[in-house]
Amino acid sequence: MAKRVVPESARRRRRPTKRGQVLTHALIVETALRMLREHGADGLSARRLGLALGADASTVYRYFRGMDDLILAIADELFRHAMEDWRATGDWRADLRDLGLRIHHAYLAHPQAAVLTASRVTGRPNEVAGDETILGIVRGAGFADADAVRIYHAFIDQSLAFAILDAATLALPKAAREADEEVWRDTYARLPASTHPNIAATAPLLVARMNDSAYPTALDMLLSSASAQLTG
Amino acid sequence: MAKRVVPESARRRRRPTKRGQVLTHALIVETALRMLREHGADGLSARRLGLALGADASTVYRYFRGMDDLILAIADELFRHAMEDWRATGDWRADLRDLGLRIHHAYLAHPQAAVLTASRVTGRPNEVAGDETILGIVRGAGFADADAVRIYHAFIDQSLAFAILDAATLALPKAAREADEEVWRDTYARLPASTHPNIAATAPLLVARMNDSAYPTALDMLLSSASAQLTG
DNA sequence: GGTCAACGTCAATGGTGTTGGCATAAGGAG
DNA sequence: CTCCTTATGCCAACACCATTGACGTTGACC
Repeated sequence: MAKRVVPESARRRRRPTKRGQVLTHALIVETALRMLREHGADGLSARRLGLALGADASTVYRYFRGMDDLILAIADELFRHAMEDWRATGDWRADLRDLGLRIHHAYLAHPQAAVLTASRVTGRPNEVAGDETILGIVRGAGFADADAVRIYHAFIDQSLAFAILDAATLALPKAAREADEEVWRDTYARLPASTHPNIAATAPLLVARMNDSAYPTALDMLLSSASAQLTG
Repeated sequence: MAKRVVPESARRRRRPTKRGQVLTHALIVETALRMLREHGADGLSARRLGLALGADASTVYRYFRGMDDLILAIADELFRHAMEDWRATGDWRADLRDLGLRIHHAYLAHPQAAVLTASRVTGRPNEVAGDETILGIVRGAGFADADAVRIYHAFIDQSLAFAILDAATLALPKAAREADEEVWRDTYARLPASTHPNIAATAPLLVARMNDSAYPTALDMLLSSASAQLTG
């Protein structure tokens, strides 16, 4: 029954210690993250998660109303990592840059998890709580209200979007990247020569793109454009 | 056996017409796209796909070596849609803007499919073929070689990253968005008041963020920053 | 006409998320 | 102390999933 929302009430009631309670939301999320890191995206399942916790698969459903709910919690945990112990310096541009790189870094630390959470990357509790921080920084920089909102919006979505994309690339097993290279050669061999005159020069770039993130570049471009708006 | 790579050889051999052949790679991809659009992300499975094709589930495996392979093909189909019939105008900034919006638009036309393909969004045949086009535009604008690569890289990855993120948001069922709103209220009610002094002003922005994409803004900021680099 | 490869089906395997029912034990109430 | 509520965990079961090996069929080519 969908009405079995045990975790909610458990969180609310806050019974002092419980008896020999073995599991916690935090412990489950943590274990799930470890499983993802160690056994890949397909390594996470209710059964295996239960086993790793020394419990039954169905036990997980006492804490999360479904796999979706668990993944949501994982996604928010990543964002919590990003914001942990962060302090503003007062320099809006440096602060935003730092925050952006933190978010990116936190997601890339758990690539498999990041990919899994791609479908629910916005609107989670910790992420929502972080929005005020970011908006505060942008507003504090002196942008007009409408501009502040636009810049905040572009900044946070760009950060999350790149985090997902780069995590996905990072999560690809080596075999898949090599398979891709084969596909590339195949593709180019099939296309008329006129459409790929620069293949010799382009190919290395494609490989480089798989290994380096464009996020720092894109982030700096966004910040410099914002800065120009402010001074201009 | 993994060596049963029938589709590859079938593509290569190019046997004239086949007999009463019912299925094609293109037809299967097209059907899969329709299923995703109509029945959501969970509506796609080998069984249902086979059924929709008037065939058996296992038949799909004659054409794609697995679900991964099919999803890869779907992802590339989206990119092919984006580039279809595109023509350069000679104005690099307008061309890039047009291409970026096309990519974004093509993915958002199939949100469920876009989310599904998040894990393999780079390195596909059509996408790789499009890279030369983009690089050509950037180089033609007069950027130094290193700058051209940086800008090409930032542009294409930003476009794809936003496409995925925005598709994911768009693919969320209404119920999930409302559930999120509840979570927001819950979160804010739990946090100390000092950390969310602006909730009244912030909340509408969060809702707006779920409904509008920041991609055009981010794209324009990237282009204006690039332009400044060129003239400065 | 004979051979072979492509196509499609059938049946089976080992996995998945999820749920209802049952047992257990802690905490509070009397 | 006993009773009762409630959280917790396990068991068994359901429906579904992707994938594969064996098997027939049918067309195309030599």
